[in-house]
Amino acid sequence: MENSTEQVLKKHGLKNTRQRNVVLEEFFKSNNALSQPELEKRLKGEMDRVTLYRILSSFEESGILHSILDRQGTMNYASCNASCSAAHHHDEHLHFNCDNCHKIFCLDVKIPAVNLPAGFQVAQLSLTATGLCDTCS
Amino acid sequence: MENSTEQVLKKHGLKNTRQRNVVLEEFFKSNNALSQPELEKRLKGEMDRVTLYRILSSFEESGILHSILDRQGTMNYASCNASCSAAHHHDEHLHFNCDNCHKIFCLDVKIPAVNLPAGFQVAQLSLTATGLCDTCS
DNA sequence: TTTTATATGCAACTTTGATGCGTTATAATG
DNA sequence: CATTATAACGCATCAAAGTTGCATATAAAA
Repeated sequence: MENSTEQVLKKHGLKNTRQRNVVLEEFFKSNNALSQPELEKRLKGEMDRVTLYRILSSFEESGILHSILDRQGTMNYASCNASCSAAHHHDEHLHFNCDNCHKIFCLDVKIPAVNLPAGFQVAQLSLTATGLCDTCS
Repeated sequence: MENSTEQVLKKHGLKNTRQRNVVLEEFFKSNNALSQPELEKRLKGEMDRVTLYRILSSFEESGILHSILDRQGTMNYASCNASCSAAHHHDEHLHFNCDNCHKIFCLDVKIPAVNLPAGFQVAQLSLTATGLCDTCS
């Protein structure tokens, strides 16, 4: 009998390894984005540091996770919604950085359209807010 | 007779040093944001790497520059407009990252207001676009 | 069960950034 | 103009984040 992390890997055509399942578990357990340093801390002993980096980028490429850079410049990862694919990430929602607990939340807020000066062609828009999250405020 | 970089330093209460004038020159010559690595390359030989870091943060603190993190996670700096101060940066405009030349432009586009879920208090909003700039498109 | 391709672990390296400390230079004062 | 206190600078050192090459281990297919 297969558990859900194995199903996700299979669905995205990724080999079913112990390390990948362990990483995926962490995202299933969490309701907010996880930073690379936080993941590294949690998974110390479970796998090599390099393996974690490689798993995170392969998950991003195959549309399991999307990456978010917080304002300190550290990489964070969050689960993609069902419509994400390798070709295109649908992460055009607002990313909220809490100034207190430093967690990052993907909020279901559409990014409004903007008018750019002539000659500028927009490929992607990203909107980030800082402040206090619902538990910290 | 004083040149303009010296005037800027004086206005912001910073000591008038050769190194600070050299850094400020670079921003006067450029019409887009400059990344830390780019600055380091241009000023190699002019000053120590650490000095550049310290100058950039002191310029940011005193409201001469504001910092922008690009999507690769590298720090970029751009001139502030006149209303910036140590206490508060008025950099609530759109930052445009060109996918081709990788330059960053501060565009005069106001960030539209958004409705957040209950409990989330916004302190700052930042809007970033990627795509092709006016010279690359 | 064997084979083959992929994933992992390890070592080494690069880049970005920070810190402590002795030395130099600015700018205020006599 | 000379003196001096303070702030800035340069150098050495260190840490964190991320990358690369290669040998070994392990899924999954034959």
